[in-house]
Amino acid sequence: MLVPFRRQVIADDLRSQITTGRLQAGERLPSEAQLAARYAVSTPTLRNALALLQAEGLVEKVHGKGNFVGQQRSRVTYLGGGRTLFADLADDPTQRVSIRSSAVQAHGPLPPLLEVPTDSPLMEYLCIRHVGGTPHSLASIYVPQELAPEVTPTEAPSYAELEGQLARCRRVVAIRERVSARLPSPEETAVLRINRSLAVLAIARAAVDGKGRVIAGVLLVLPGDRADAYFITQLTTTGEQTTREQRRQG
Amino acid sequence: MLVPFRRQVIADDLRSQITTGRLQAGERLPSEAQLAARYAVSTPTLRNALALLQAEGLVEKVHGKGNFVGQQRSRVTYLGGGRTLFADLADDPTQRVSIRSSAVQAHGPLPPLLEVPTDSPLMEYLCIRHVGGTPHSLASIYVPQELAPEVTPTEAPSYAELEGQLARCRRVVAIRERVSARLPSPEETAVLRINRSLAVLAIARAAVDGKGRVIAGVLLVLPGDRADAYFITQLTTTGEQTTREQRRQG
DNA sequence: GAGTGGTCTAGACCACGAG
DNA sequence: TCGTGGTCTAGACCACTCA
Repeated sequence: MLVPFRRQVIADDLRSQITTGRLQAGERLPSEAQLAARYAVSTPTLRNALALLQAEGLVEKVHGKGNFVGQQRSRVTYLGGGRTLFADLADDPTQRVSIRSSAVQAHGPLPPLLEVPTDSPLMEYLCIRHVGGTPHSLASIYVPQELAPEVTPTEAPSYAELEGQLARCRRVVAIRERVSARLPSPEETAVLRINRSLAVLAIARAAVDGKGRVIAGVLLVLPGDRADAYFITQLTTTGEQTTREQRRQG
Repeated sequence: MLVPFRRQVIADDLRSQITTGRLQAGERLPSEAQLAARYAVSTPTLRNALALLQAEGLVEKVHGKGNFVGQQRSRVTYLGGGRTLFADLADDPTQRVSIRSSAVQAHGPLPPLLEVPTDSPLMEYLCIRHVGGTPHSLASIYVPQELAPEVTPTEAPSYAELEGQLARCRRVVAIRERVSARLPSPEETAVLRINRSLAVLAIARAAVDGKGRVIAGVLLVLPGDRADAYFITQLTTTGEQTTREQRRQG
């Protein structure tokens, strides 16, 4: 960074105004044209500066309305290795999970995740988590139809009912989770109403039963400005093999 | 996505050329000016298209040389919950880890991670993992000086020596890891030679001893196009409390 | 319809890499 | 020196929101 990029200078200035409280949470920023004039830069440069802040969750852009200081979103923590996807759901009455179910065929990342052949029949449950009325994160649950025929209702269940059905149909003895960082797909930007420059945490999660079969797979998408994942591992040594125990946070 | 953005159309076309093999791995793309002329768009629009592909790891930009088809970087898997940071280091002779040590004071995310007061003295070990001669990922190891006085050599140790010193000085019984997705800082883009639009996986890792003290903290930065994190959890139920065992991948 | 952000243009100038 | 990518300009046009 030999050159002090204008967008960085502008972003630093606006960031300090936000963190020091001179710009209150939820407050609307001046229009991009006004800000561009104030900093004596072109609109693309100012927009690049705002994109930096938006990627940090400090600024939220609303098409046709303006730029707003981020609502200091309470970060939601996804607890890894658990039996449930939304461990903290019951704590907050403003949260709800909408579900849309459909029959699909295994494609893309699903065959290796579920260890099923390509195009094998699956039930898909597209879960959208809402916090305070706005979309928060996505979870696509996939269940092989031959492994869980009882989890194929014609009516979409509530999320709690779906969790119960999944828990009953077979015993989960292991969870495998692959975590990666990427930018959202255009569909994810539309559904989650996030900017394409906001990194997301993508978690591919497989629940394994006692026979080593994957009985359910989940593709989680957590926007990086409002969620992270937490893993706790208890270590114990038993000879050559390393065994780990993990205890739920108190 | 009502409008088929030109950058998306261009990115889709180039992506298909890469995935179908018409553009070979490592091959140099035509210059941005040539590509802009071919697709009849302006240079910023073409660069936006390339940025999409770069964020997917399909294209690598080299200042002054050109754009190249991604070397199909073998994704490195960070194994969560382990005693070592680089579990797969010994497998690949082209990999090495450079270390630069210095004494610092706890700041930023370090006090809550290490559970120490702000400005308390720490030893910092800035580890840069190289694969095939190019930077791959970052790991900043922090050790409270009063908890590990023996880990303060004047000479920077090798990474293996550092691991050994950390393992000897106190017994680690638990690992806590917080995983988040974000865009890289300007410093990280410079050190890792990545584009600012490439999402990174940021892992804050704390190693806890038998008395609940954090004896070492690590801030990991893994570029999203070449690394992800993997967690395996074995589940066993013991009454009300949920206990999990985790076993190393075979 | 007025104001806003979203996308794109057709250049300019600078920094980097190789000959 | 030359070609390359990196940054930025000063607009244009469209889509969205709200009065």
